[in-house]
Amino acid sequence: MHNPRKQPLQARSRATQEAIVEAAARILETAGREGLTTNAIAERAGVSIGSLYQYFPNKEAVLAAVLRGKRAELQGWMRDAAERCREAPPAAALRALLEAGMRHQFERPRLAMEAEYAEQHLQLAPETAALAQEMAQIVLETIRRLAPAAGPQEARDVVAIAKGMINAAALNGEEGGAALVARVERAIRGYLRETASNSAEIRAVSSAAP
Amino acid sequence: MHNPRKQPLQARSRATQEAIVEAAARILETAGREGLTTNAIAERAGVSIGSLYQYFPNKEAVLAAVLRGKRAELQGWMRDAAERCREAPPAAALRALLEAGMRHQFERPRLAMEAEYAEQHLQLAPETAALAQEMAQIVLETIRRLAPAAGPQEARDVVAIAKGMINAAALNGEEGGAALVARVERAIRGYLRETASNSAEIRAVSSAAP
DNA sequence: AAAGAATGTGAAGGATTGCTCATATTCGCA
DNA sequence: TGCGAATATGAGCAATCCTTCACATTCTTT
Repeated sequence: MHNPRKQPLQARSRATQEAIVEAAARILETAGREGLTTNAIAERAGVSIGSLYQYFPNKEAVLAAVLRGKRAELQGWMRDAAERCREAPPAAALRALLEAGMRHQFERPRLAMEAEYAEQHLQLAPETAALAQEMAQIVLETIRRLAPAAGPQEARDVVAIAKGMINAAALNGEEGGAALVARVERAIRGYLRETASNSAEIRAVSSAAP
Repeated sequence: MHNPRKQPLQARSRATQEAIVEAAARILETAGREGLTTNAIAERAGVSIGSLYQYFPNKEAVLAAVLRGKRAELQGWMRDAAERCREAPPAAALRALLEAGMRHQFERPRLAMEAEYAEQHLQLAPETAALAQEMAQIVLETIRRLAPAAGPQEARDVVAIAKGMINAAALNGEEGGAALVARVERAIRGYLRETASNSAEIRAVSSAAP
């Protein structure tokens, strides 16, 4: 099973490589995963099939590149928002994070959904987990300024709430405008407030125990 | 393109038909959609490929039957919960609905996710929309007892919040126990409370305008 | 300009898939 | 028991699909 050949796949023209990835992305969002064939990708990218296989070892690798790109994009936006709002009011910081997530989902809704599904079937699980981890961390720092008692669980829940609402909106064909942001903000604020009072109760109850 | 033959597909043995659907479901949850081949389904169901095509006109029809089954199951549980709790305290009613949704997602998590994805690629959109509509309606009646000002938008948001949190939990491999239910309840309660105070504000502002 | 390296090409191999149809088997009934 | 209808079977067809490889083209260097 050793495989000594094939070292290139690295240098080559970066433009062509990106063209292939972008072609794959467009096919993914117009025809779904079952329409994503190597021939279709090559044709759409304006490249021959042979060339495609000089840039990528196989079809999965092309798909993986698409996912990696999408993930990096979201990661970049989230980091930007976090950095930019490190000293802004907490509500504004939360909104900036939300807007990053919304942009990710609404710029190319179909692609975002296909990517999310495909990620579970590829071996990118570790990278996906790492992104989730970082997002939870960023969110945690922000919500701590709104609800100091919040922990990792609350951060994961806030991410899940936002993702769920944004996803549903995208599926329903809604437009991702300020109205949606406002609703998600309300949901998160409500959850944090409720959680705070709940943990206060718990603390009160357990400290009242003998 | 006329196709006069093939009227059966109806009577036949119901047990065999269900065996085929169940086989498809199991393949879907172990190998995903790309592992769902007609040969695999037939083999797993203990039937020949020829027989499969006497029960279903094509592969899509088998998949559609799986989805229809899953959907009917959820629908049944939701209706049951709603009926059973029509005169129970609102909080208990909401919890019953949540438990129905959780059961749907956690009994066979992988299958639930594959089904949700597949539905968007089949022409079942109308049926899916009808289910969403009914779920929103059931939820609306329940949350109205907690927050009388709630409307269809709030019902959809509550569904989205619950779905998002339950989905995330299932993906993370969490177990869908009482702790998860409690967290989702908090999120929904918080959202409704926040929304109520928000609409009160809006009403106050707009009635204060000349 | 010439040669060698790098890159691009697409016909074709090998594998798989959805599905059909001629045949075999079983079932229901007299 | 015997016969016709209902049902089951699986080899095989046509259509794809992914991938390779012998060859054509372009680029680089001298």
